[in-house]
Amino acid sequence: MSLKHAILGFLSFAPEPLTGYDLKKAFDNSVRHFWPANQSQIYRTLAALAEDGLVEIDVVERAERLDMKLYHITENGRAELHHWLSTPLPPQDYREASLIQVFFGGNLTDDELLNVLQHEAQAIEERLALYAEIYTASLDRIDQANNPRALALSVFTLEYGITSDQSALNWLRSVIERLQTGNYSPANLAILIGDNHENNV
Amino acid sequence: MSLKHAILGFLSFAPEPLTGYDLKKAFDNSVRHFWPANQSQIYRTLAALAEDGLVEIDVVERAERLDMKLYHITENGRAELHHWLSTPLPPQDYREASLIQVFFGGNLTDDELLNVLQHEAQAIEERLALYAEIYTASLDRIDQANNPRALALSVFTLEYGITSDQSALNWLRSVIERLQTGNYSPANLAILIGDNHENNV
DNA sequence: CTGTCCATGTAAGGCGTTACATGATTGT
DNA sequence: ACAATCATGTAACGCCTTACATGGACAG
Repeated sequence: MSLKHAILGFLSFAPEPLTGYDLKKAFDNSVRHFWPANQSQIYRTLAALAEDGLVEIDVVERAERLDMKLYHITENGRAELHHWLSTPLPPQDYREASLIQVFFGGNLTDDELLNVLQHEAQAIEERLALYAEIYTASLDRIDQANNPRALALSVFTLEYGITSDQSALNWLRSVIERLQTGNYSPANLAILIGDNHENNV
Repeated sequence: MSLKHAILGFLSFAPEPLTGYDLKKAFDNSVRHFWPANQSQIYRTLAALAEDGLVEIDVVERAERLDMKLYHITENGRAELHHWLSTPLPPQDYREASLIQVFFGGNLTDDELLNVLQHEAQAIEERLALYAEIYTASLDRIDQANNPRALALSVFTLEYGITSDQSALNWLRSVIERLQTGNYSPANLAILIGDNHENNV
């Protein structure tokens, strides 16, 4: 389970023990673009990790309020994390609901389909602008980092988001253009992927 | 719920009513790369669609065996499908577990991380080779199709898979190279995305 | 004095997976 | 004779989401 290991990952780098609340912020500030996690899920997963002995809890009692729980990773937790990080994952399933709309687009007029695609393109453009901003800001911080390799690796995942969004956007624009010109011939279909499949095998 | 609408989509194009079994094959042969569905799920969703009046069932009784059920889409079902297809979707969550491995790669040696990344790259190369094969075969069939637009739209989704895999592969190769050279400087980080964020906004 | 932040959780439901179970027909 | 295909489903579990619920501290 990936969420477990992402939590262990954060705890492995944290100089101080973290609360569930801290972890929620850590997710939102760094890995949300490829692994969103919500609050309930984090608390339940922390409980499961504690039960497995992969994290330990220091309870801070607070009068009149719920106890505050500080989590730190154990040696077993580090071993489990290391094993998971260094083991290739089985193939994952991808789900991309907007492609269902394209696939069954025969039920729509050109205008209806174009409308959906243009909204999709706009959403990606906005996300891309945001990523680009975060990315340039991150580049500045790499110079002064005390562990440039670890920081660079985290920035790499943002690059992944940027390049995959760019590729999705190029694809969308080419679909939009082909719908507008009404040219669905095989020659035109082959344009986008460059007709160079062999180069990638 | 996307699965509901994918099923309605298949039924909307089918000249004859389909069984749950037929639908399972339809998924596996065409949309599995962006919306996999398993058998149990399809049967449960068909029951839910029937309860909502979006599909109707003809029961074929067969001695000694379970009844065979033939599903067809209703007018309400077509209306619901049309509405869903023509409405932009809210932003979807992406989950890409392998990026967790990169993000927390500070816990691994170069060799360990490279091993994981190379496995990942190989899996994508294999998938890409398969997609390319299916894609070229599809191009041949577009000429003779009686509805070239609808067929082209379905092929577009395969293009999406190909271009996004190509982009993921390029990214992986660049990460591998930067790990091997040990050069994580901002200048090198900016190479992959071409440093032209503004062009995409 | 209102809202946001800190910090915790529970409950219920939806979607998806895996495993189990049945039994005729068709192909090798 | 055996396996694959056709065709149906149930059971149980796992992960994630949404909504609900509490309550102090602090800032505007």
